[in-house]
Amino acid sequence: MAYWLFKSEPDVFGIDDLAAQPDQTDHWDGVRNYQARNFMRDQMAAGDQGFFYHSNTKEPGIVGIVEIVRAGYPDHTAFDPEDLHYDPKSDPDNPRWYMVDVRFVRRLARTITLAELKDRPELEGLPLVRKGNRLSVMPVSPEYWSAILALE
DNA sequence: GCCAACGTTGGC
DNA sequence: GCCAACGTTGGC
Repeated sequence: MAYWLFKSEPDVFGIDDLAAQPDQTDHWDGVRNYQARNFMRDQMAAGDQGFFYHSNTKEPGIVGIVEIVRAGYPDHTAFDPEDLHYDPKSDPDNPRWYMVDVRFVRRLARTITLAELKDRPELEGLPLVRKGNRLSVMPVSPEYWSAILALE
């Protein structure tokens, strides 16, 4: 069982939006970065858990927990010319982009802010707080997972 | 295969 | 809204 972190802009799709979906489940589509794609396609498994992180907002930070309920499968939004994330180079016979299904587990009792995460010496190696990191999906080691949850 | 130009991310 | 960081694209 592995742990992850998913970034999303709350104005676009926040944790409340996920919780409002049927079954509180949705696919995590639209990732168009190879490194993030590889995590989803090759490593994520049903039963893994992830932090839900709000980015590009007044107070960026971790707001909740999700569970991966379906491992990586082709991101069909890449095939749809009408879709914002359409990619003509992704072929249904040889998909370039993948997604997973995630289910809402719970909100955190409070937002654990990015500023706070950056402040903790024990979280120094967390990819999220590393300079210049722009991955929208990233792994979180079990040690970091526990350390972050302890801040709640 | 190099690298400049360009687009995107995302904190502030 | 600004801009630093970084990934991708495409000319050569």
